[in-house]
Amino acid sequence: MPDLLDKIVSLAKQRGLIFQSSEIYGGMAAIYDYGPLGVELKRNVKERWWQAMVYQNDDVVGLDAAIMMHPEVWKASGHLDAFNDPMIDDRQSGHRYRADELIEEHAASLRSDGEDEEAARVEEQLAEARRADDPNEAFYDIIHEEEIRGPDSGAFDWTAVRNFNLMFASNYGPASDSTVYLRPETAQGIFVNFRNAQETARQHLPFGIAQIGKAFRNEIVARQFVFRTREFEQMEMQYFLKPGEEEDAFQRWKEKRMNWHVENGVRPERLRWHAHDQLSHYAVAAEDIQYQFPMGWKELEGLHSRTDFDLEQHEEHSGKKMSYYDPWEEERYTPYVVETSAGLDRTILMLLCDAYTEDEISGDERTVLQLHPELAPYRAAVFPLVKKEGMPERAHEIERDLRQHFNVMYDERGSMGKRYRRMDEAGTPFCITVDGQTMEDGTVTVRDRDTTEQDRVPAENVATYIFDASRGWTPDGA
RNA sequence: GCGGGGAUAGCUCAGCGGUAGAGCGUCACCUUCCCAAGGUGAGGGCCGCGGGUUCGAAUCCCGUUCCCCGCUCCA
Repeated sequence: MPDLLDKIVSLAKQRGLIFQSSEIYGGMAAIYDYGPLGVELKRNVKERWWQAMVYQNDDVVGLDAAIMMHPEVWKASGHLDAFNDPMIDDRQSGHRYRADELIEEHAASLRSDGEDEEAARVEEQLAEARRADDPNEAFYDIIHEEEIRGPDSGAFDWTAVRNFNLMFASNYGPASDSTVYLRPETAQGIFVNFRNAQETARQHLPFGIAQIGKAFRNEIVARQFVFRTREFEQMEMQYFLKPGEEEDAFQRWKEKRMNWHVENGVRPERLRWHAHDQLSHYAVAAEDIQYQFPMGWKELEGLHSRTDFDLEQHEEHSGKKMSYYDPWEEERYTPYVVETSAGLDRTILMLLCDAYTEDEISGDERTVLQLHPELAPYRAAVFPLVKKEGMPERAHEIERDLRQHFNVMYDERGSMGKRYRRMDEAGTPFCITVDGQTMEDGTVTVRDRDTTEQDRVPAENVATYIFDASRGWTPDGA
């Protein structure tokens, strides 16, 4: 099944869904652009998420925070410290160590062997290395001169020493006088706006803040098409609540989030929950929604019970009160947070994988994207059966009417069969054809993408017909 | 980042020292009253990029960028 991903990459390129970034210059690793069809799919996914999260929950409000934030935010969140260390890899074991700690441990073991002078010399070198212009090279030299071996493998097979900066840094201000970071997650924009949103939206706890936006991470390994990219988009919601109520909220959002994916037409048997074995420092519970991608079960969306860690951190670092006063209970507390965080690009990839189908109609193979009609880039296509007898004009009229409701493609080129196949590959669920009978009684044929069957419908009812047929669509046509 | 494989037309690929090919797709015209392969024609590639070897490089060598497969964290 690994070639399914190859097929999807080809189709995505050919049909204008997803292109490699800066392709004409040789491309940028792990960054992708969404083409004319891809942007429609992406917008539809975002729209459905916003509908489900913000409009259908009276206790959730939206937010659109900036990508650049005060650098102190990332100190408070832990991102700055946790991901800025000199690291070295042992090629034998594949394990990664902090280069400076490796040297410290080496010195300590020398000392415990009674070689105090040697230990002191190494420690002196380490101190010098830390002050060096290129500390990483200096660390590397020490490790080599001292022949420090891999603690797990006992091997002497090191990579170079490198700093792993998770965050992209940039310069803020025309004089480039201070460093800012492109956010590695959208969540912090929500946390720092907790009080603003809560008071202005006149929300009481529990309530949530939802946001869709870009985030950036210098991933060490970035691969598998748009699954793991360095610039990506998240759909996140942080739900603030009274400590003690997190378990209920966690369960409630678990159910809602899984349902959302199923309602998008994703096959339920290819979705599952996966609980984390190890929890992050900020979480007391963490479970992922995984999808069975061609390359295996992979994380799509994370649910985390984050306690009051983030708000407490921001209260400490900013000196501003981040707690909430409950007017009924007459008590003040720092809210706990339950987070739902979905990867938009991963959702797109999942939808493409789930929708990609090769089947046979009357002996001919076809490729079809069986996307949920409400997600498909084009909801409908309009064709004149032949390019004469007034059919193109009539078809254009219908096209104009339908464009008031959704994105529509008009096509009169090639044979009918070719037009249907083109639309199958784009995932267009409905193809409307103006034929001889249309000119007589005003009815058109509506051809179903999944079954290829046709219904004859009065032209003025086509929009309603499409709305009805779109609602409650399932991949099996049930 | 490490190891392995690859990069030739929009897509899938052939060519592997002697001046660039196929299928599909795209475009134009014709045909066609409904499921890609009816006709005619057209456009499209300094063979990823840079350097070297050679009389001559898509083809051999080196570097680099990008892609794919394994090893690891996350949305």
